[in-house]
Amino acid sequence: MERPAHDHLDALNTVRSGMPQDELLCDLADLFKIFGDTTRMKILFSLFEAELCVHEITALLGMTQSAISHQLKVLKDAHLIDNHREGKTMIYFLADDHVRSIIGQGFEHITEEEHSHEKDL
Amino acid sequence: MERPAHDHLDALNTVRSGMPQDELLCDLADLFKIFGDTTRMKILFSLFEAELCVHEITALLGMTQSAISHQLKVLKDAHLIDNHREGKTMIYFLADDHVRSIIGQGFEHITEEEHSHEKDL
DNA sequence: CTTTCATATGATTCTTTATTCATATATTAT
DNA sequence: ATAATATATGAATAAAGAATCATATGAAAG
Repeated sequence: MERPAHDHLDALNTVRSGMPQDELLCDLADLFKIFGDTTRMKILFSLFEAELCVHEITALLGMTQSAISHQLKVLKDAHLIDNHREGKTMIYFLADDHVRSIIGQGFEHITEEEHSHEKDL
Repeated sequence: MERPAHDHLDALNTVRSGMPQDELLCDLADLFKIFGDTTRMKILFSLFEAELCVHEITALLGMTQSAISHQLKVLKDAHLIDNHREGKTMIYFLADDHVRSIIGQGFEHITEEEHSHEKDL
């Protein structure tokens, strides 16, 4: 029995050496998971333009205040946004410019449709 | 009743103008959703290093062949990977270098812990 | 053409997660 | 202290998604 055209052992060793730790991969997936929701994506895009209070975001997205607050918490726990109080209202803002660049990269992938494939889900 | 320190109408108008279409936001979230899973993240990292067949990926990740095939389908439907047949085996490879840069950005956010916050989920 | 090897896929199960509802907390004004 | 406003949160519900199991397809060897 001859060696297959595609040498398994070689490939596997090459790959294993470049693979990050499990925990890091998990953290990375958890980070992207946060961008993987339309509501949160809208909130982030909103905060690209201005600092906003909960009521404003609620109005912008046309959702319940509770839903927004829950998602704001998710985003804050992930350190993607932060907030400060101003009287009775809570002002939320982007915590980090990584957010812009991460979303920017995704945006490029979506828009630069070199393949012109119409999202065939 | 005076204007609040935080002018709502102004902010809302600024934001609305910069907000992409709903469908685009949805596509963007859908893209990130795909990166938001440890198994898929591992598959992508594997393919960073080499083209691999299903059996190899299965061995690398220590999961069932079925689970891997299902996730490969998800990745392929999103045009993040592609494949070609080689005899009986299917070789998978990255479809696009955007994948590297998107993951790269996320990686930076995770590793550059300027905040030194230990993932307090 | 039957068997074997490699991969794909449909259906089901189990888990995760987004939203809602009701209620709690916090700040300011009366 | 009470009321009003702004936001947060716990519990429940519903929907999405990942892994499993059994089975199907597809290529090649005998």
